[in-house]
Amino acid sequence: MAYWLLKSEPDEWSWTQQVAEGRDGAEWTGIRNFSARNHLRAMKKGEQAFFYHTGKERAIVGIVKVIAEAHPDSTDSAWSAVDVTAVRPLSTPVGLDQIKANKRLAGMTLVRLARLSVQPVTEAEWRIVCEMGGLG
DNA sequence: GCCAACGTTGGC
DNA sequence: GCCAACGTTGGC
Repeated sequence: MAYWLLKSEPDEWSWTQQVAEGRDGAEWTGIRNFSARNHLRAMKKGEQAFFYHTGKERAIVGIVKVIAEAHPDSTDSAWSAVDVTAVRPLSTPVGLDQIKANKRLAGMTLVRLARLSVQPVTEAEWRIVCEMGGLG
């Protein structure tokens, strides 16, 4: 089981909106970058991803789960999208500043390739961030 | 609002 | 196929 991180500008698609979609989830659209698309296509049903808010917030705020693997993006069928549903929020969001301050997370793609909008997360990184977010 | 980092495009 | 120019993302 792989872990992932999905980035979103909260003005465009926020965690709150994601939660409001309920169990049926929502399509993760708008990926227009080959590297990000390749990660999207590697996502398997049931795998989990961090939901990261860019912009003013810059924090991982919740966890989503893949409920439908890659299919044509309904906003541009030349690209791919997956469907995700909210699993739960972090008890306390984990800010980018905290991630950068944690030596054990220095290798995180979020730190090293800041612009990549769909990223793999290692199991170790996943556990550390969950712990920092107050999930046990 | 600025700009570094990075991806993409297009001229050669 | 190289690389300069350009556009975009996203942190600061």
